[in-house]
Amino acid sequence: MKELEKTYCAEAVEGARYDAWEKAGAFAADTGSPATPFTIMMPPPNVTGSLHMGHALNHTLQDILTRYHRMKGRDALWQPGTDHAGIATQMVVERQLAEKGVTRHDLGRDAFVERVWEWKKESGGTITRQLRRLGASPDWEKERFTLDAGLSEAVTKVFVELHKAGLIYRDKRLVNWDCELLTAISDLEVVQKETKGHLWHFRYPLEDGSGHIVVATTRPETMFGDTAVAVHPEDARYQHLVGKQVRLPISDRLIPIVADEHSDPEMGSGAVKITPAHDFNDFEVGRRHDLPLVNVFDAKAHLNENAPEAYRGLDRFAAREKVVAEMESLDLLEQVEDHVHALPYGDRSGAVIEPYLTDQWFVDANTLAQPAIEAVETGKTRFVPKHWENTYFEWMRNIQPWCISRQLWWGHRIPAWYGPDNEIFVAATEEDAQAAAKAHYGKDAELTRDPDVLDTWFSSALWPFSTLGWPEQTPELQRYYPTDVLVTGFDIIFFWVARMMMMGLHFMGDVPFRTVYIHALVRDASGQKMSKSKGNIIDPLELIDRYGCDALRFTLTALASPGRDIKLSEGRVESSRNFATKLWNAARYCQLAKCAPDPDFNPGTASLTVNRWIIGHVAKLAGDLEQALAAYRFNDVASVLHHFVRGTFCDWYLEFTKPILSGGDENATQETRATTAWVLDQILHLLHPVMPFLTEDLWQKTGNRDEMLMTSAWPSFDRGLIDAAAMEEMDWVVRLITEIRSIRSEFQVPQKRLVGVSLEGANAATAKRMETHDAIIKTLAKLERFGSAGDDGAIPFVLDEATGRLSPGDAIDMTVQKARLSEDVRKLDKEVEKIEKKLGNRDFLARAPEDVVAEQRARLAEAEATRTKKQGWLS
RNA sequence: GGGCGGUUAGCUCAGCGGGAGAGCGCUGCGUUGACAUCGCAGAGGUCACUGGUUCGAUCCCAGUACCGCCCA
Repeated sequence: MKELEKTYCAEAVEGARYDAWEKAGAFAADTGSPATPFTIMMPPPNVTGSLHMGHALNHTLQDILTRYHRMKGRDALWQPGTDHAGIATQMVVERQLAEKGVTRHDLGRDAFVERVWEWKKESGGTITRQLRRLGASPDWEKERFTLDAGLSEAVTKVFVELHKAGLIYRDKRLVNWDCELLTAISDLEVVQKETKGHLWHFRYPLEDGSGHIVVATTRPETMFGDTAVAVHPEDARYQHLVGKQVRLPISDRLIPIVADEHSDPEMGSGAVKITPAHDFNDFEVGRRHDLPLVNVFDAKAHLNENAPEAYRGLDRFAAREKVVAEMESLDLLEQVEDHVHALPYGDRSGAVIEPYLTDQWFVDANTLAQPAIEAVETGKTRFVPKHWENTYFEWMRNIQPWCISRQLWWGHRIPAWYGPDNEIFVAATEEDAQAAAKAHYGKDAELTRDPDVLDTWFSSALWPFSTLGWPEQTPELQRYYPTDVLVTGFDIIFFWVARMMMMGLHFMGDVPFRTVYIHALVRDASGQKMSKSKGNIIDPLELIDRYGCDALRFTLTALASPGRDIKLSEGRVESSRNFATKLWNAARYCQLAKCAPDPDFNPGTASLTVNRWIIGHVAKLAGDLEQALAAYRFNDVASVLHHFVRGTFCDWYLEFTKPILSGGDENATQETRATTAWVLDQILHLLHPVMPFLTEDLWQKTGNRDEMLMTSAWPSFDRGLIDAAAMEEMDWVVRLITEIRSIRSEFQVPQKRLVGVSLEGANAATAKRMETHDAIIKTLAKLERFGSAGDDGAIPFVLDEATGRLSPGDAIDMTVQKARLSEDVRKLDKEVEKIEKKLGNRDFLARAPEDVVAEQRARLAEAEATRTKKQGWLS
């Protein structure tokens, strides 16, 4: 066995280890396996995207779960893949074209789509390569893409079937229209932003010449589409006007004054113009009062033929200025107020979104939502942390029709054809559509396919079953659906989780996943959301380059506590790297100390207390770890591992055993070597899901292994290995050593100087411990003498029933001595007082559980005894 | 306006009915063998505020303040 280098070099290890795993097929699920499956669907990243910190967190957590369950013997399938990200990807390619002064329309649809495929070919591997650098272990052989043939077939089938069931329909409604991208988008793709604007108060003259009514508006340019003025039915100021007509300025049309609760008497003048074709609320008002819809914009939000001649072709913002100017010149502008209001922006383009009246395809989300709501209510799917269920319910119970058509070219083309009279034929193929048309018209008809594509989330919604082969009844589909857990961020509960629930229940008859684990957002060190514009992006790959993949993974795991966002700082990653180095050096020490794995070693038969102690701690660690994993408490996962490795193993056990290994007792040495190597092996197993590279590397380098750590079995431990007596005994040793070290430090005894310590008044058990651990205590506390003979001039201390005395081999600083003891006595006084008060309370004695009372009595007795001793030394 | 989350050591955060914890930072001491990417010791906290429940509240409940997010 080659000697380990001085530090762990992540860079030299990661690539090779990953390749070895992948080459060995270690990531692959086994459909024929008798083992119970464990399935996770990877949330498909954008195919042309690149890894950001959110991905790093998300995939680290999934990988931990996958590696853990794989080692536990489950047939683990982590299903990877990417999505085509319609708008985002199309925008990237259009931007590339724009640099050459070309538009997609210059190219034409087929050539453009070809270009996007080329771009996908070029950049499509980026993110999956980056996921490999993160150590992710999905079954890459099964990688899918939302535009793959099989998945596209699933999309078509779902569309056709939902249409047949009346759950997808074509409708003319107001949609959110992105006038830069020239496509409809869904409610979810709109972000509301507080924006400074104005409230213009216009006078609309009454038709009968009896005056005017003042309407307040933030959008003067839509006035050409006004078809009413609304006032609140109970607004006394306006009741006499309801039913009258006003003459719409500039357009010179007559429109009615209607009473509608939508009008807010507090807002502006209390009267509001109604433009049903350009505002969602007005649309509803228009419906209630049977008002006409007058659309005054074209697709680019330029004024159309419904506007007066002078305005046609003007951009909406230019038109606004012109309207205001004209109203002013007509002396119809009453006042202008500054006004802050929420404006809708497209999340991709950043353009102000226009409510726009168009024909689009919609999913009847309300109907599909009902079983999806029920599934969470009844616990068929549970959210972790649970409070996210509220978010889910809230949205699902108020769900709106889902607009799924997009005026894009990159995506799944809608399987709908139109006859010459605009009759719609929805079918899986053109042939089927033709056949349907023939049946309808009684003869062949010329059909035109709908030019639009589907929302990317429509195909993502099918991901949990389309990736497994649906609509084919594949073995994978039968075996891995429903999946065990979905790991994702709260920002896509609506976009994705909810929609998978709807589609999964509808088409598979069961929920797509049993558990949804929602993790936090990764922010920068000061809590700011990372964004390109702020320039505060931390690149996970840079951190991996600098500190190693495992350090990043460990950091993210340690910070992933439920219900709180993650503020990531580089210092935290550095300290994780240090932790990796620490373990590396511990392993290096084990190697130098000839602690090689012994296949015959049985932890149950270890005889030395110190070995039984560490073995018990390993068993306890494994239990705590599994509990944390089962509860998705990733921060606890990191914390129990860290505490054991650094605290228990490195700081204590490896130090305890040094005197044994250098002592002459052959049996003790042999058992201790075997125990040490065994503990290290257990650490490597237990830590592997979080730090796969380091642990695999150490595994390979510290023994002659016949299998990879990654595919080896997760250890299980008999609870009987936890030896309470050994725990208590070693705890005593730890407390003794700590006390002595503390005194040495306070009295500034030089570290090299060996001192003497005696323990008087020790009971039989303590005396035995003193004897058993004599060498350990002498070494770790740097003692030359350790016994029961007292020394009156020495520094006293208390350890349980015994009195210790430390002879520093030098004059004792009585100032320190006095300060130390009186501080202790002061603290003990407070302690005694507190407990006495508690025990003096009759209600406490009557109502508190017996063991609590007993514990308080014991604490009081001990505090009093210690205080008496220290008080005595003071005087 | 409605909902959710947060407020604990200088910083970042655990804990969540009976003795306040970790990491980083800070202070002191310490390098000839696993590790200075380190060790040992230490300082540092009316657990936001006000009430309530309870024998007992950092923890449960209600309200207040401030911060953050989501939905109107």
